[in-house]
Amino acid sequence: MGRRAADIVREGLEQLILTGELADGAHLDEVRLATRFDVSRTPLREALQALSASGLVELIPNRGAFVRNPGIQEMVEMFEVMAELEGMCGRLAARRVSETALAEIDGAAARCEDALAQGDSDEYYRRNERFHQLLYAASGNGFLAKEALRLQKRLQPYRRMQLRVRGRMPQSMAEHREILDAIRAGDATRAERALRAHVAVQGEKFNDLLASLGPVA
Amino acid sequence: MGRRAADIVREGLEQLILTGELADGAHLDEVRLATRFDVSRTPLREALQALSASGLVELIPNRGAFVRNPGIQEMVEMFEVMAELEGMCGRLAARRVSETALAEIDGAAARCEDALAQGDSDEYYRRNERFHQLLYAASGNGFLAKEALRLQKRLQPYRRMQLRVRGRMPQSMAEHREILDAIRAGDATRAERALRAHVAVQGEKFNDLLASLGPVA
DNA sequence: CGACATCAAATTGTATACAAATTTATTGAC
DNA sequence: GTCAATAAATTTGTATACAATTTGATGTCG
Repeated sequence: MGRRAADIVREGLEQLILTGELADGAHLDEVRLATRFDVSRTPLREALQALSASGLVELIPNRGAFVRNPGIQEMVEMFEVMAELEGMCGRLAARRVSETALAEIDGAAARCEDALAQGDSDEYYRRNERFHQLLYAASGNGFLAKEALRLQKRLQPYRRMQLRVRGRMPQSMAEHREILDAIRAGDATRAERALRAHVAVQGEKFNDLLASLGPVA
Repeated sequence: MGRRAADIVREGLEQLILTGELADGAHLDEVRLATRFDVSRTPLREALQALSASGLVELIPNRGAFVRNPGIQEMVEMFEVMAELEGMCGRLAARRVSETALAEIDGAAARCEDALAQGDSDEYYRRNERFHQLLYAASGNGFLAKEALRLQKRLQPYRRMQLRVRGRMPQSMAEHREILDAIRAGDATRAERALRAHVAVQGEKFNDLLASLGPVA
């Protein structure tokens, strides 16, 4: 995958930000971080620019890079947008999905069930992710698929927490079945509504989640 | 705005790609472009990374940058997504817009009318852009607003052509009034539908437009 | 003749050196 | 003591030099 120094640094910085070791608003000193990751400033700057594009860092000309860790407010906003995009994917997929793609999605859902049966939440998370990605592709809109994928990646760390909530995993699975049913039936409206709700619930319940976990890790 | 060499180069490359001087799929040689823009490879690479983030070039590790100019297919897909996002903005704005923001939007629409009355399509384009941006902000979802703005910028060159189509400008203005009415009335459904249609028509009519203009400039 | 290994040229990735800008410290006046 | 102006120091932006990877050619063997 990413054997370039810049990519390794990017992933490392991502971790440092998401774990809170680099607090929101913190100034990112290039030389300090470069020595920390044992690389020169060149790949480090490249990593900062990539993070700026993905929104985790704000880049101010001639002043440097600052951590921009979304608060609850922005996180809810992102889930709201994600719900809309995924709903759109469902709507389009219900109309356009091919027989073979539907079979693939069905298979992905089945693999989610397996993970659920085994109570393996990490594995469920990965297969759930795959399930959604297949839906993006099934929309038949390549640009939409890419945008949805981008947002999914961006929300990844927060989404992951969700499954730890009591009873969320079985509920998620039930929603998957409903989504799959709607698409198989070609019911665009139902598919859109089901997917939108499936995603939106994560944003809406986020406050509860945070309260039950204490301060963000 | 962008006094940094990297920004200047980015804008320059953007132009070269959109005008077709750098054809789709073309390999972008770093040293050649650097000498052309009379800068070193460092800011040039920075520009390439920025363009990669915005989607105009594809960056393949250890192989270089390649022009990725969207064909009609992808352009229609982008308009489809834009229509969804703007529709969402309208839906939310109808519910959440403040009195002062509504007044601002009203003012922007009025300035569009002025430009229309004077038949100044360039000015209309700019004021129309502003009108839409105010709608994004009025959604009350800052993340959505940023995403919509990003896509708007990305579609800018293609959108600009639209207004040259016969009769498009007055029709656009009429749609603005309908949108504004719906939001003022707090009718979320109508606002969403109006905005979605307003944007979607541009994507749908794109084939006609291209046919009437000949090959992409 | 074609497949494959090997080496040279070209191109990308990274490190370091230098220039420009910003921030901080210092000095002097009021 | 506060503020303004200025100079030193820190930090970002750019240029150049070097390393590593890829590409294409050449030659050898089957």
